[in-house]
This record gives sequence, C-alpha cells and structure tokens, in this order.
Amino acid sequence: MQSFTEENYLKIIYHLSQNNDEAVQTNAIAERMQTKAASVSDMIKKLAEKQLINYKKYQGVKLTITGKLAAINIIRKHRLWEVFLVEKLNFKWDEVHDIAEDLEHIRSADLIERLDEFLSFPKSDPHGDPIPDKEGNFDSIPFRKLNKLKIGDEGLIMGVSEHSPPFLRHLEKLGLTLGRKVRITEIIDFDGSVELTVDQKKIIVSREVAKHILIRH
Amino acid sequence: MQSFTEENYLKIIYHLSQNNDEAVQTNAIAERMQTKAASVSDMIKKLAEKQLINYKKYQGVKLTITGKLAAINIIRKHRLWEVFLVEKLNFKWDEVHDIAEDLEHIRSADLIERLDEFLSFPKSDPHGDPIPDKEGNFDSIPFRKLNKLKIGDEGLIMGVSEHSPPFLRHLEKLGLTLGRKVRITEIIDFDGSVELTVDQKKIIVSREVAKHILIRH
DNA sequence: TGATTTTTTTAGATTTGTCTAAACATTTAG
DNA sequence: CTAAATGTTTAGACAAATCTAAAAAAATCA
Repeated sequence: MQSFTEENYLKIIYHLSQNNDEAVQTNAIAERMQTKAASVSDMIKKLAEKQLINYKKYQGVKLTITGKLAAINIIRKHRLWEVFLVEKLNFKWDEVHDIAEDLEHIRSADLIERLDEFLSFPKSDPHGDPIPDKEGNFDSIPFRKLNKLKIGDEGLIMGVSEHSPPFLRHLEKLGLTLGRKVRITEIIDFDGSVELTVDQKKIIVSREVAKHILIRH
Repeated sequence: MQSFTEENYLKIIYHLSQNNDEAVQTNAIAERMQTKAASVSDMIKKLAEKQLINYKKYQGVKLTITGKLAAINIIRKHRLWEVFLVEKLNFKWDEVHDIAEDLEHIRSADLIERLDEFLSFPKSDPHGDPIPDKEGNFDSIPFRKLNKLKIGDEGLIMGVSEHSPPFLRHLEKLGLTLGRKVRITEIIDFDGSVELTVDQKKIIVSREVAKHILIRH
C-alpha cells in the first residue's frame, strides 16, 4: 500500500493525464503538488520502482494499469465522501473538498463499499463528477461546456470543471446549481460573456465562468 | 496542531493515566505504541516542548491541561466514528476499532460537530464507553465489574473494558451485548468463573472475561 | 546551427519518527 | 548498603519526503 503522499501524487498524475493523454511533466506535477520539481523527481523514481508509473528520464510519466487503478480508487473514495458530507451532514458543495481530501486516504475497502451502499450507490458527486465503481469504471455522460453553446441552445447543468469555493459560491448565488435547466439568450461579442435564463431569470456569466459549467441536453 | 503520531501518543498517555493517576512510565507507553523505549523518550521530549505533557527525566509523564483536552478530543472523534460505523454502516462492534483509529485523526471540528448531530448526540459508543462533549466533559455513570458481583446480584451490561475482536465476538456469541440484563447465579470457587442468566439462558464466563464486563444497576 | 532559455535531474542537507547499542539512573534484593 | 536487575536516556544511524543549489538535458529561437 502507498503512503498518503504517494496517493496524492498518483491522483494528480491521473488528473493531469486526463486532459492531455501525453506523458505528464515534472513541472506540472510540482505545481499541482505545491512542491518543487526536485521533490517530484525523487518521488517519480519511487513510484516507478513500485511499477505505478512508467518513467524515462526527461520524458515525463504515465500511469501503469496498476497506478491508474490506484488513482481511480482514491478518486472514488474522495467523491463518495463528498456525497456523504453534502447529503448526510448538510455541508455545502463549496465546503467539502478539503475534508474529502483527508478522508480519501482512509484505507478500508469494506468501509467504502458500505458507505457506497449507505449513500444508495450514487453515480456522481456534489459537483457532478462521476463516481467510478469499485472496478474503476466510470459512467461517461457526454457534455458540452457552456461557452461552446449557441444562442437558443438549452440543456441541464450536469457538472463543473472548477472546484474552488469562490467559484462554487458564485454559481450558487446565481442559482446555477446542478440539474438546473438553462437556455442561452445571448452571447456578448465583446468578451464572450453569456446571457442565459435559469428559473425564469436572466443572468450573465463571464466566458471564464461559462468555460467551467458542463451542460447536457 | 499535532501529527498523527503525536496524537496517538497523547491518546495512549491519557488511557494509561486513567487507571493509575500516577505519572506514566516510558516503558508502558512503548508497549502500547508497539515501539521501543528509546523512541518514546524522543517523542516525550517533543511533547514536553509543546507543553502537552509535564516531564522530568526518569520520572515519567503527565498530561498538561492542553494535552488532556487534545487527548479527549481524539477520543471523542474515535467514539463518534465508531457509532457512525455501527449505527449507519452496519458494522459489528468488533469490526470498528481499527477503522476508527484512522478516522479519529481527520482534522475538522466542523465535521465532528455535524457528525455528532447526524448521530443524534450519542452519549456512548458501541462498547459502552462514554463520548465526551466538545468541551471535554464526560457523563460518568458508575459501574461495577462483573467479577465483583455476588450471587443474586443483577444489573445491565453497560460496557466492556477490553475491545479486542476475539473478546467481543465471544460476548456476542454468548448473547452478552450492551443493555442486556444479567443475574449472577453462581460463582465457581475453583477459578472464579461466573455463572449467570441472560435472556432466560444460563451461561458461564471465566473470571478473566467477567473482569472486562461493566455492570450498572 | 549554435546560443539561450526552460525543464529536469543530481547532490547534499534537513526534518520526523524510528531504530540499536551503550550509558546512565533508579529500584530491588541479598 | 552494596550489587544486580530493571527502566530510561543518549548517541549515532536510517528511511521518507522535502528543500536549495548546481549540473545536465531538451526545447526554443534567432
């Protein structure tokens, strides 16, 4: 089994290789881990020795199958705990990330399976991110980013790709919460801001905000 | 804030000073921590520097007020998580200790207060141990150990002073669970075994087992 | 292409918690 | 009350995860 730190590296490498599909760079990991490239180099060697990543000097890293499964398992735990915190303990969606960051490292497979059952096998977390099953399979639902829609398009808010508390509180304030139906009424040429209706109300979000809102038809 | 290791030391020092009231010995801590006396000496210095314990060389240690509150807080978390695991996730009372041992180190005061509320402010954990409130106050209920009772005495099982899974499974098998009413029917001279009735049934427990069963009238 | 910049790795040090072996203090027993 | 036994501390080392500074490789660009 891995240490908390190793688990965090695996999780971050997994997230970084999601967008990209190429090998993940040392510096990218360092930035996300809030540490220095030198420390990342050291840890990379360790993970490579444990066969959790493939690594050739100066070439960046890729998760092995084992490493990927380990990463997905941590993400599964993180997201299940987030559901617990919101659904059972009444936390807000912007308050749960840091606590789940700690809870995700609790090592008991039995605990997680029972928690999953207690929560009635949720398919997604409070931010709309899919929860993998215990074999590591995700339900992948296709989505489009709000900034890619055209005037007149409509759909449901199914997730967000940014989890910072200020961003989430901003959405909350605007009534842009999961499951809400939105329709694009205008796109401002000048800066790409998007005007839309939610719940009978007209609101405007910047392009930057729109980029992080995921929409399904 | 303390590290996990420091928290474990505090908790163990607290438990060891419960029976005893005297200063806690280095060797006693080493045994409970599954480590060596030399390591304990090192850690003791660190905790003393942080004003969590009072320590004079070769004289053993005592928790300061701060140290005691820190220890009680960890115990509060441990016991609340145990209640969660048994009440909500349907674990058995002999399965929860190790998992709670990890969960007790999760650092979020808010989390614990909400968990407490979610569990309806339980007063004791699945082994009958009292749960301190957030100020560190215990409800102390007087009890007697089963091996101290006399023939004809009766009372309710209100707790156990031994938490090992084999012991707990033994009690479970005999039907000796929390809240059960028992009456002493005989005490065997030879070895101090106790014969008692629970639920209309006559059963026998050794003196060693009886010592760890706590009875209230 | 060759020089400069960026990225990555290595070398050596630091901190935390542990260890063994040896020294030192305290307690117990003859 | 000394001597042996027990308990505790110190000294020096180690592994994990980090750091800074410097070297090395790769990428960029003029």
